[in-house]
Amino acid sequence: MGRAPCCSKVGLHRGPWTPREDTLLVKYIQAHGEGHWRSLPKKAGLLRCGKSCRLRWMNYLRPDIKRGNITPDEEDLIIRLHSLLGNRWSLIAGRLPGRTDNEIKNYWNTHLSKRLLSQGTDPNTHKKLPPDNPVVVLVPKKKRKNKSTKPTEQEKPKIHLPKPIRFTSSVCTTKSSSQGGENGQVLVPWSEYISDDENRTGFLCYNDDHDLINSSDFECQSHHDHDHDHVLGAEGDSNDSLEKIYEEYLQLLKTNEDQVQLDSFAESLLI
DNA sequence: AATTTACTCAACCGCGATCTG
DNA sequence: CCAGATCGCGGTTGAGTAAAT
Repeated sequence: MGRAPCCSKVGLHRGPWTPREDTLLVKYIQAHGEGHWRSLPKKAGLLRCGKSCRLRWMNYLRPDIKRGNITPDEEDLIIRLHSLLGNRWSLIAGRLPGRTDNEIKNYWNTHLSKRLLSQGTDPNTHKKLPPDNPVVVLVPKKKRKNKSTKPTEQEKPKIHLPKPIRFTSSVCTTKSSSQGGENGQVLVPWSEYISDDENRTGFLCYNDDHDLINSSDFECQSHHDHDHDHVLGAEGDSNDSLEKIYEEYLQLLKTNEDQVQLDSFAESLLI
């Protein structure tokens, strides 16, 4: 007996999102907030699966998404957090303000794992590979059929961790004083999408084709509405902050060695 | 210039966890 | 407690694009 699909897929749109769909989704969330993804598409007038809406919001439309290139400091932190946490992308993303788990996962698979391999380091274990026996582990492309038979499953018992807190950086300002983007880009104030109760001042940036574009020209700062934001400051001092995060984790791991204690380490991520 | 190959990343899929009645 | 609904995560795919031939 197979599990029923999350929604009827008859007549639903798939593939890349259009600007109109983005606008509908953002406006709906502006009015009603996140959540209730299953019923959201219908209420928002979208012919999309709820999962698709959630993914689009989480990975692309959220106001706190940082869309610039991953900095060397962020790369370094990703590598080090991966060595501690493994493929727990959402946990790793939770400590990189403005970055999504999908983005980090993609970046790892396309850049970082290859770089580690080229440096003679196993990207899975972060241990040095024997020089005379190089292992070629280039992102296996086989389909998952039966999870329980995965060899790594036995090596690494699954731990169910509390959800990480995402840093919000919803106070965004452009580097230029103008609201107009360059090269025909259009900056749409968040206030057109998001209610002002959070005092957002950022922009969505569209190009001539009404596609959202990378906003590497944006400076996004942590929003001071959470108790945890002291851990990370603005992006400007990201080097120190990222280093601080890693050191905190390292300290926790030094005092916690077995599995149960790893759980408390994970709990600490919620602080 | 045309074709092939390699790469990137947004989006999808399936599953386990959690929630709810 | 149970079963179904929903959520969230990690693995994977494939369309679009760049680089190589």
